[in-house]
Amino acid sequence: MLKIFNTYTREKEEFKTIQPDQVNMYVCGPTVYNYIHIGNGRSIVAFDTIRRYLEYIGYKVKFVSNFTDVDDKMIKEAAKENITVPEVADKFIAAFFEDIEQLNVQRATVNPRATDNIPEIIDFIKVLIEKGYAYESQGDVFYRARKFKNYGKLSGMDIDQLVQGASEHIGEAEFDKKQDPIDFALWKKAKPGEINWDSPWGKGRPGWHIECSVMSTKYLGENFDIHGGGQDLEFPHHENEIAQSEAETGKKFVNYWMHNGFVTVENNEKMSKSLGNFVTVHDLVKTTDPQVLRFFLSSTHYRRPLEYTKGNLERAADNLDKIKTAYNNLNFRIDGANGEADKDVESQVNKIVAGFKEAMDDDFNVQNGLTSIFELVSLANNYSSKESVNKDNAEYILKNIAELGGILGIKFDNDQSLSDEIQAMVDQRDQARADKDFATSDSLRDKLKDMGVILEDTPQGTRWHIDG
RNA sequence: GGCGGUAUAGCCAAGUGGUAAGGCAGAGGUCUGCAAAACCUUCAUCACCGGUUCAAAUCCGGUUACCGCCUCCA
Repeated sequence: MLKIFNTYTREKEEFKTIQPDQVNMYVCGPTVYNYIHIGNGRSIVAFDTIRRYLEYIGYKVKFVSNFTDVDDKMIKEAAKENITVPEVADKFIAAFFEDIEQLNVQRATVNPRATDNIPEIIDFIKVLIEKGYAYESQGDVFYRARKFKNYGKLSGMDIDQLVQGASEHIGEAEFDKKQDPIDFALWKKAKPGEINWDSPWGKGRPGWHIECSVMSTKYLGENFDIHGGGQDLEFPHHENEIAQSEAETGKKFVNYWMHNGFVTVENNEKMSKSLGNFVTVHDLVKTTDPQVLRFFLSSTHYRRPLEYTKGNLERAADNLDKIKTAYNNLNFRIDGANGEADKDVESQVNKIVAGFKEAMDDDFNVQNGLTSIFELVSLANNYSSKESVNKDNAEYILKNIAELGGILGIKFDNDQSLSDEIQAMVDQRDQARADKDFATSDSLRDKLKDMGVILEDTPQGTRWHIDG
């Protein structure tokens, strides 16, 4: 039985879906004014892993993740580049998809854009005004936070403290417009020359939080299963989403709130765009195997901080290598596998897989899940070294390694082939070895190694792999 | 200041009362023409202090350090 840590209650709760066998989940996507960095990537990967596990255990998952494609930073970036806001958005949305594909992240069911939902946003705000939860002020519309009785519940904040905090940071002009310092903008009046849409309150654009309330309920219903994002979104973003959505619908908005931990850099400092200490996925994959990055990002429990260092990345590479090597080495035995079936193999695999599920059912404990994967690796290695192997047994082990590894985004490629030229060199070396001409065989092996092809001699013949 | 989180071997890290999972790295060994891969062996008393208990990394009290949120941020 799956348990999920719900930020809203601060407890691990048994996971019960609204509809049988169906999970509706929403994950806050990026504001597309820049390339995503590793911290963003971590969030995306964490929820991709969660999604894959939910699918693995039989749920159909409707996964919605937005693009916030209009806000101050978008406008600023457009001005800087001397292009339009939509052009900025298009550019970085395209880059986003390239980046997440590198990370082997499954596409969302829907990726709605805020600017494609302006009429819905306006309608939503109108309802909030009608219900007395929002008010217009000098062309802006604000949400009356204090009126929402549970305001602060998600983030565990006290209203008066929030007022104090907000008062310290709020400008004078804004203070005049707001009835209460903690009120937040639903609609912002356009400054001259800024991108804008017509509304009952004049030309303007949506505030930051409203698009997520509108788009999540539009695609997933007024009440849905899981809403996720980084811990930095708990307040104010998700707090405000709850206030907006529950005020509008009068219903519970989200059943399970999930928040991932940060990627940190030296001194445990949070990687963030505002601190400028970030590395973009776009840049990093130029020098690091994207699969290593994916594995690095998905192999720590989603709520824990993850320290980004060269050494940790290298260790992830070593771990990943071990898993893939075991897979490839057993896969090498498939050809000519005509041994007797061992009935124990299947039950051993099943037991390990059960252990994996038990681990992941505990709030997606990937560390313990990984331990199970390494048990499969160990089983595979032992099985690979047998004199004769059985095809069904071997394939069963491989299938399960691929399935469990796949949840973490590991890709297994069993269709690699060598060019004719290289194959000829391998054959030549085999002949030299058979002739005990080790000088020639070793020199060929070195040559191939320089070309990135690693040869290994086994009782079943020469095994090769591409040095990745 | 308020709220929250973290502290286990060189590194990543599991583990909520019974005498420290797993992986990487390191050391030794087996196998190999030599390698590689694999396999075997080996490697910690859990930030600190005090308490409860037959028994605590695990419970209670206190201390320290680091981080995050409270203002844009995954």
